[in-house]
Amino acid sequence: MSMARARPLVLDPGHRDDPCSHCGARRYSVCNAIESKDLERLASLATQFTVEPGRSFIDEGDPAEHFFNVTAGTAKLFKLLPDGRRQITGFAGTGHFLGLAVSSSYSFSAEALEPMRICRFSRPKLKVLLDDFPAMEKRLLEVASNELVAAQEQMLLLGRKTARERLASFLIGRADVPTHCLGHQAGTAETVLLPMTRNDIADYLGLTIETVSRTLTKLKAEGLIEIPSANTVVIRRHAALEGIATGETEQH
Amino acid sequence: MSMARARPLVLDPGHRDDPCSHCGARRYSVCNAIESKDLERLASLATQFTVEPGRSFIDEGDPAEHFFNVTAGTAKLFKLLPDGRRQITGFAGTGHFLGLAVSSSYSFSAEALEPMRICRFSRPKLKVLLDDFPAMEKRLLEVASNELVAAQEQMLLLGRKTARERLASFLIGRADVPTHCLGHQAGTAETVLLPMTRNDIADYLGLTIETVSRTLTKLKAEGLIEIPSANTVVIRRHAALEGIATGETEQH
DNA sequence: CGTTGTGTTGATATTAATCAACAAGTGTGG
DNA sequence: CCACACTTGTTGATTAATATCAACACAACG
Repeated sequence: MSMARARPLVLDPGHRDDPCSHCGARRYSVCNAIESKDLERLASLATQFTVEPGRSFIDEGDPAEHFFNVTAGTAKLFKLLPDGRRQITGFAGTGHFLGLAVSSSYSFSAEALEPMRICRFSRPKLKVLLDDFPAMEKRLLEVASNELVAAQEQMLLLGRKTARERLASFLIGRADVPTHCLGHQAGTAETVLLPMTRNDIADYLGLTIETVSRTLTKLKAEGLIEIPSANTVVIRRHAALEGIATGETEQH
Repeated sequence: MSMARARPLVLDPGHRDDPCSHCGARRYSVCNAIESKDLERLASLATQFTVEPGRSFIDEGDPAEHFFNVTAGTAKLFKLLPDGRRQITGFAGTGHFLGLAVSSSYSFSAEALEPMRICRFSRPKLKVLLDDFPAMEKRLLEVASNELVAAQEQMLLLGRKTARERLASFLIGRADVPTHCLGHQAGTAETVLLPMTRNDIADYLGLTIETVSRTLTKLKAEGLIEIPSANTVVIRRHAALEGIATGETEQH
């Protein structure tokens, strides 16, 4: 049930022609089809800035004036209810695009989990950009399509999976993330580093922090995972955990 | 919290130059920017077919060979877990695009709720189409962006709203649908016709049929809605219902 | 050191699920 | 036309999963 993953796209005016040491992808390029001579132009339209952990750079309801591309670090994306209930709709790492929506105001908030570097375009400039680089538009459509698939998978999780299945899905999903593209360092595919708190995990999975904690403890007691530190999980029995995640395994 | 709604786009080879009597939108046109002379070409790439209620025309896991555009009727889109648990991720009405994803297989299933007319392109032909009509690609990006916003709103509902809030959100959302674009006839903005069963509503809202039934009964008892027939709901106090839907109103 | 934020664990409450019965509507065939 | 099965929806009684309330452990930090 793993989904196709988009190659990360990075707009990073500060690191032109500095290819990623892991996957060889050339930073600064939105799309392979864009000629390097055009990158100059691309950079001239963008502004880069940094965000400290805990700082938000998009606020739900604010006028949607910019379009963002994450260059480094990770952010949590969330929506709030008036009484403070929160749903984290996703985590945006390197290469992630934010603020595509047609609406005149942002429909979610974004807050940095780690120090971030972000590339920003004003909406009008994005429009110019897309008109000039149809290949970029093609790529954005691909990206949006993939995000839609992920969103539907998350709806299945939130609407129909048990707490146990949600945690298993979360860990499997995190383990599958190509770690060389994340802002933080992760070990093997079996070692999952969690830059977010239990509270964030709970709000992402539609649970409480207590249920997250208890469920992780139980998975550990069953020998499926290890928890060497609060923000590190080692997957011991990947297949078994995946079976739980996909609902193939009956509940205990 | 109502979102921007995309103008319906209809690819309907059988009804060229037959504008929608309500909103004036010209059928057969994917995008206003496409010249009518191009429509001929567009139609030549598409195949049209019908689907009876209860029949599925997309099956999760099957090779994703086609791209669809709903011309008439409504479908439910859903994902299944191995033990039969189901999550309906949305309902696709007239103008809706299906099967955009990059993946080689469909990530969801689609089944007709009402008699449907559907326009179909093979993937390679869609590619040709998008290369020839960049305006269509632009439109698809808009559509996908809007769907992503809707998906995030649904995540908030599934992860953090109470049964009462979910039903209120569902009814308000249905009432706001531009009924002149749906395949079925709806009365005023306050009269909501539900082409789906209680089971479908439950699977869409992450609840059981019993909870859906009980919650609707309670809303009726409180004078917020009327239920003249099982698939008709009249909204009596729209503002109050909306207050519940958005979480502004405290629970009873 | 105290303070604060984060995470764990236990006891209890609550929401919604499950199990169960029945009512109403629909279609079929005799 | 009616008996029948079958589907859909409602309502009630009980259970179960997760939330809530509460206490405490631990680490980071001034």
